[in-house]
Amino acid sequence: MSLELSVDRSSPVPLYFQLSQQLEAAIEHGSLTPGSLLGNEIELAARLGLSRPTVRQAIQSLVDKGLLVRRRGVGTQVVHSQVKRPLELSSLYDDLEAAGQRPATKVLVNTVVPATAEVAAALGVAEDSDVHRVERLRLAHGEPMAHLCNFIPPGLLDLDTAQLESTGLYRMMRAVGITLHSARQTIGARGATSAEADRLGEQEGAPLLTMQRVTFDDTGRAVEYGTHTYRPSRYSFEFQLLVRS
Amino acid sequence: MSLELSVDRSSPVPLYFQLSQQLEAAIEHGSLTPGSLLGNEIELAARLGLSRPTVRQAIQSLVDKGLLVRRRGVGTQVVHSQVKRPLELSSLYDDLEAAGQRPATKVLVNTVVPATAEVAAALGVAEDSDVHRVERLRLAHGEPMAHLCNFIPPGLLDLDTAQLESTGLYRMMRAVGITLHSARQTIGARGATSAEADRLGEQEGAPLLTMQRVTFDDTGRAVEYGTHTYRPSRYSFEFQLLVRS
DNA sequence: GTAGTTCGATTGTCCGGACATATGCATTGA
DNA sequence: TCAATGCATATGTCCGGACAATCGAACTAC
Repeated sequence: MSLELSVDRSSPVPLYFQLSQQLEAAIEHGSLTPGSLLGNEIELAARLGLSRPTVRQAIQSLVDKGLLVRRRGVGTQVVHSQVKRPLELSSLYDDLEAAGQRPATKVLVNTVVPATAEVAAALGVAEDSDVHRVERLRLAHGEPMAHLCNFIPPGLLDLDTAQLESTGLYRMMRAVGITLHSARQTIGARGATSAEADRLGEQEGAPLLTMQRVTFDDTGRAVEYGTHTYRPSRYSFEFQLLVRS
Repeated sequence: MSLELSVDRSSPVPLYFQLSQQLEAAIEHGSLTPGSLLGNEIELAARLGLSRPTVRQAIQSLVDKGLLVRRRGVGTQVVHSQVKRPLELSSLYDDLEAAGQRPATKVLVNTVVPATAEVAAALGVAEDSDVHRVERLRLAHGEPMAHLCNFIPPGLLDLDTAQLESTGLYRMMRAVGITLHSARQTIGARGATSAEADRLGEQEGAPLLTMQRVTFDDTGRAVEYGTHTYRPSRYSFEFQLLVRS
């Protein structure tokens, strides 16, 4: 096999990261076929001129991603799963763009309102304190796909309407240095009310997919609370869950 | 603060794991309050008579779980998120039991059938090869909640009908040594067909929540493919997603 | 007073080694 | 023939140390 691996010690990117990226690329590319052994850590370390802990750190990161499996006494092998994409905190905008749908957004509401009890509880702010309220209609190919209603704590973001129409909320957050960390989601379904049906071009009572989400950044602070409704004929949630032992 | 920490070197459970569990318990219990610093690693290691790598391994596992945040030059602090439960590959049976609902199951179908193209693709077996087909109705408080249709590759499991009615599919898998690893899910919604409406006690056209799932074990082998429909008034999906950088 | 600098504190990365433990296979014994 | 034993192999755990990178605050200079 051999598999050309090398690290650049003069690079500022960590050695274990260089290695894990090369291994991941090899798996993605097919140089490392599913089920194949990876060769033992000691020898791999020797071949690359690295220490075993460094090699282990690289391998461990791929194990966490679900690409590799280690078995004591056996070795490390590539998992032969059909799906390789890791789970992600998905953004509707990115999802659509990745599917080549060229999403469009229409901002319906962009104001500051006092927080209701529900919003205050979700965002962890005082009731009746000011929060941003943004309501958007997301379209693909001119057809409405989803209605998005979001609440954002004040001071985090400059909620420019033009920017909201040209990109997604998550991207705007990342752009100002907020690193998203986790989200608590609830997905359900119900029949459309007359107002919802009107907005999305469906009939009253038609099945709608609903999602509520609170998103947290890496300090545990809630940065967004949203209530979304989707047309199930146009969108469904697709994701991969990894079991955490 | 001090926070009584100790490790038992004679125990077979790894030191880093003992430490991480104690820290997690302290966070859960409230001894470590959100936002509080954890004290530097060096001193913590010295106090416990451990090496720094061991302490770091314990801390890292909690960072991965989303309970702690490390910042260079600052320290490690407890994330002050409202929600602490990690994401999990949820089993409907366990979900219901955790909610104190005492789930009941009625097995409608339990046979072996040739795999359709769809099933074969999901499970990674040959088309028309034998697979188990299990159809179940899950009830809570005597009311139907969901209709579960599952396909399982042959030879994995002894699909005893009585056992299927008294516990969940995931538990049966774990019981025979299968370690679940990840799952690919699709969640959507649609109107109930007349047969579905009949089964679940809804009206035709009523909104239903649908889920399709392929579950993989730690070797990447598909162990189950399921198509489920839920009554949205009785059940919704609730879970936490962690962003993987 | 304000901006830039220095410095201490803390985590990030990396090394080299040691011993424990589980696995699979070959060998041995009944 | 088949089961028990032993051994090589590989990962799991743990140690102690070294230096780098980053953050925040105190300090200094203008």
